Amino acid sequence: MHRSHLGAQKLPSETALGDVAKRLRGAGLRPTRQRVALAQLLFASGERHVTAEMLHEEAQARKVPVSLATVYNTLHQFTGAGLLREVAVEGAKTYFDTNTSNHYHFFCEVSGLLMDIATGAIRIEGLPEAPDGMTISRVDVLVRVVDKRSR
Amino acid sequence: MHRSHLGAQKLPSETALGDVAKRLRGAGLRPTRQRVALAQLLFASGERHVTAEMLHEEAQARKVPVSLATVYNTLHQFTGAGLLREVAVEGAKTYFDTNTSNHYHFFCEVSGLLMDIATGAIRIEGLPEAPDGMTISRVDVLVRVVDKRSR
DNA sequence: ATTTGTGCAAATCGTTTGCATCTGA
DNA sequence: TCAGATGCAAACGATTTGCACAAAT
Repeated sequence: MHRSHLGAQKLPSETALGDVAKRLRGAGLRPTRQRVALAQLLFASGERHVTAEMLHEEAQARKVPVSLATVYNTLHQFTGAGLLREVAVEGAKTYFDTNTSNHYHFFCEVSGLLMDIATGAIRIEGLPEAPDGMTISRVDVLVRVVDKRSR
Repeated sequence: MHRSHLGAQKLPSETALGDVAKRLRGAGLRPTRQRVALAQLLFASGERHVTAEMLHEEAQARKVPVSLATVYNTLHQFTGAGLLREVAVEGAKTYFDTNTSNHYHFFCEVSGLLMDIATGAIRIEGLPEAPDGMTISRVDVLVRVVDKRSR
């Protein structure tokens, strides 16, 4: 009953610290304190959709000392390494998605909540050719939803 | 051959000034100088996709005195009145589309150019139900394209 | 005359950057 | 050791806002 040596922040479901470190190294990123801590927050539980600010606050709440600037840097580094995917929603805020596979989203315009749509649920027919000397790099589908009472 | 009374800015293809005024009034907006001028720039020729900055520069070039703040205000008022539609692309910039009907877009990640996709070209199959007490307000499809050489 | 719109400049918001300091291999 | 990371605060770009002035009905 005395597992104090495991550290207070460790949750049962979390990826072991060593695994995270390995994963970061594999991506060519040094497993520093803050990167490991952020990676744990991001990848510990299922799919997540976070903004830099959200992740920063979460880190603070867990007593992980990390600056907002570093959160931004880290999110972009993870994205570059293929661990995250950016989701363009609107306005200024940028969302990062831990699900890097091809999939689409629900976006609640009221709460700002972003949710994955089950992969394969949507199929797109009649996709036109890309103009002139261009190729399609990605197709984004955003299904905007609102409270039934609104609008 | 002397149609000087029509004013120097009038182009053959432009909507007559009076029509614009009527249209604005119909939308519950006072047809002020700058609103009429901006409306002419926006609706004179086919489909347009502009940012506030683009429209502001265009106005300046045509010697229409209007401040950037007013361009922002006007774009939002027009949007609220259903004359324009906002297109969420990414990053900071907000695009406004003169085509308010249901349709999708190509977006060139290199040039930042936005293009309409012919209405009806794309069909979406298997759209899932909106979560809990929500309704779908709109479905956005953005087909991102890049130069064939890139990536 | 009243109401509404406009311009300007300052304020805000999310994000990025420069640079001195720290840290991991 | 020493390249690479981090923190801080200042810089930034897009957008919004407060308020005195101007224009539309």
